[in-house]
Amino acid sequence: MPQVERHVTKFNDFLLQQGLKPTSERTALIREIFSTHYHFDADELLFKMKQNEVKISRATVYRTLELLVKSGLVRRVHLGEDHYHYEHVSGDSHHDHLVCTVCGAVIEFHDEELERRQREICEKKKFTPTFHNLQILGVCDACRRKGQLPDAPDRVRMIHATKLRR
Amino acid sequence: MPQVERHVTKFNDFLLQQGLKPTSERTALIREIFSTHYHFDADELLFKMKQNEVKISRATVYRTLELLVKSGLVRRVHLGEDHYHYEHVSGDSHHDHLVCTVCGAVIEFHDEELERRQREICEKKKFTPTFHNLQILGVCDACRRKGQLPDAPDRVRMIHATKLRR
DNA sequence: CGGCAACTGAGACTCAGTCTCAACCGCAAA
DNA sequence: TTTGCGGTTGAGACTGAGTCTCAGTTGCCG
Ligand SMILES: [Mn+2]
Ligand SMILES: [Mn+2]
Ligand SMILES: [Zn+2]
Ligand SMILES: [Zn+2]
Repeated sequence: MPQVERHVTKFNDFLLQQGLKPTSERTALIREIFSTHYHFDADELLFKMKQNEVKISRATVYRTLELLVKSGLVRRVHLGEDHYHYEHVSGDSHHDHLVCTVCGAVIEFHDEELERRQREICEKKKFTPTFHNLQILGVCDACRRKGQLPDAPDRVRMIHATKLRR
Repeated sequence: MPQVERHVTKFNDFLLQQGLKPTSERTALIREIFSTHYHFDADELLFKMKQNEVKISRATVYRTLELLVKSGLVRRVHLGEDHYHYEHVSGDSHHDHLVCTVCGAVIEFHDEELERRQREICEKKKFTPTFHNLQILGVCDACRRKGQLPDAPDRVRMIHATKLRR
């Protein structure tokens, strides 16, 4: 998929324009991110890189993620867990998330009625919104069919790909 | 306000019924929580206790908060920061939060239309919701009037009462 | 060639939260 | 009254995610 390369190019442009350098580590990271993941966390990414070939330090992973966010190619999101996740920024815009607490699946949605209603609420409260953050936790269709039960709602623990701890 | 004592009693009942003990530490904590705070975090509470008279360890604060959550008197919530907050559970039920990223004010709201729309979305996606989590970040009326600008939306840092670091 | 700015990995550090452990009640049976 | 025994506590070790520092590396430009 040449999509990946388009992202590499866009990131390189961003870097150059900032006086920064398109290093092999940065390129490897963005390639990994845009060829596979969609919602992922830093540790997952670090693990994937280790799996591949490339040895990249935690520091560089975090530093590159920060750059990717600044460049607008990637967004940092909360998914109801106690660490951050990241997602691709597709041309389309804001969306919220349904998160399955059994299998970890993430379903995106954008609903204009919901957005509109939020704006109304803010107006009523004389509140100037800049940003919002909605996760609906529950059980996805597949897991429900299998009769899986969700975890306790206030102690959600999502299932991730196995990770290599430091 | 005898409200506080009603909560103390309810918590004691819960403890006894669980074979646990209404110790002075636990009572002091619940008194502090229900006489002052509404949304607060563990560190804030620890600090307040220090300010008062009582010396209570961090471990006990966290342990007691867990018990309070189990007892149903207190709820653990996300407010868009990277640590938990807690709030009183008033007889009324679920609500969401507007959080001012300038002054840290928290405005609660419950909107049935919003809730209904979320249920509709889940239905459409064949998703069984158990819980959701919505924070709208922005600037409250007071701060807007003062012309305060919000922080970058993805790096929110709320203002808290000064805290005594460990 | 030398300088210089950006870059990197290792690992120290932070912060919130959890866990362990030894000392400490307070009550009830012996 | 002594002993035993759960439950409780504080100190501090530990964890996990994330940040920061620093010394060594790289690549470019004069
Ligand atoms: Mn998403
Ligand atoms: Mn609230
Ligand atoms: Zn699922
Ligand atoms: Zn405000």
